[in-house]
Amino acid sequence: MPGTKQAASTKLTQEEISLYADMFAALGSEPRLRIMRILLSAHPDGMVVGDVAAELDVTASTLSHHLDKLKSEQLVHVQREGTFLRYSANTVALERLLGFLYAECCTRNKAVEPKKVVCCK
Amino acid sequence: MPGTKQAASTKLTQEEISLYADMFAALGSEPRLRIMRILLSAHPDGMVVGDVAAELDVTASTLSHHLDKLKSEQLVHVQREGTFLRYSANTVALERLLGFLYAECCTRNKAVEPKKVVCCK
DNA sequence: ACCGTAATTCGACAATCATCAAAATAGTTC
DNA sequence: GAACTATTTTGATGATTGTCGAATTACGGT
Repeated sequence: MPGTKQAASTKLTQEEISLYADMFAALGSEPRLRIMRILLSAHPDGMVVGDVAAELDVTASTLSHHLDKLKSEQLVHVQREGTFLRYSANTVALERLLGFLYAECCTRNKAVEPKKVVCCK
Repeated sequence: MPGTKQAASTKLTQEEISLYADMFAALGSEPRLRIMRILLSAHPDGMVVGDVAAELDVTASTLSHHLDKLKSEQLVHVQREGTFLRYSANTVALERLLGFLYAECCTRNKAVEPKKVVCCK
């Protein structure tokens, strides 16, 4: 059965590259990377903002800005639950990002051996 | 034989997280992501700065700053060759970064299916 | 020692980012 | 609809980033 994803031979447009760069940038700050890890460990349920805040030592407004950034790069989803907002990791976006990095390193060029990434006890 | 890499159960220290965040940040700008792609496609030989510049439409000094950033996050190596400087992708660092992201998404939490990243025509 | 080429470093500037406190919005409950 | 809680938005500020041109360093050849 054929894969549903981008073929390895597909050329990336400039906009796509720019999009991936923005996603990397979103992950490229310690608080935000931490937020993503927190949300991932709560996956697929996600967490409400207050509970994320409890693990992070930032003010509510700062956290909100970070969540907003992650949201605008599509790395997270939001969903209202009464007065709460529940954020969760967007696995589709993460899959794409991971697939991109994997392709760059392992497929398009054989720079990194797949084994070293995937396997290992 | 035991793997040489971090076991899946290893807990990441705060400094490690911060380190990965910095690496993501280094990839999180369009010119730099493009530079990495260029260097990867020239892997393992790498390229001298002038040849990188030829594909990028940025001034020499801007390029130099970007390369410096990539270098300080260990994503590239430099090596002098006469008057030229040859930059190349640091596969060890990329492997670690890719391994981290893979672990976060696929191993530590089963958020993303390995198949979707690795395989696929 | 001098010249030419490669690349970096310096100095400057605008733009973006991270953060906070305070005000505003959204929703629930009474 | 008033009070309460959860969260965002606004406004402000200092810090970092991206970029450029000019000056500088590094190296090789003559």
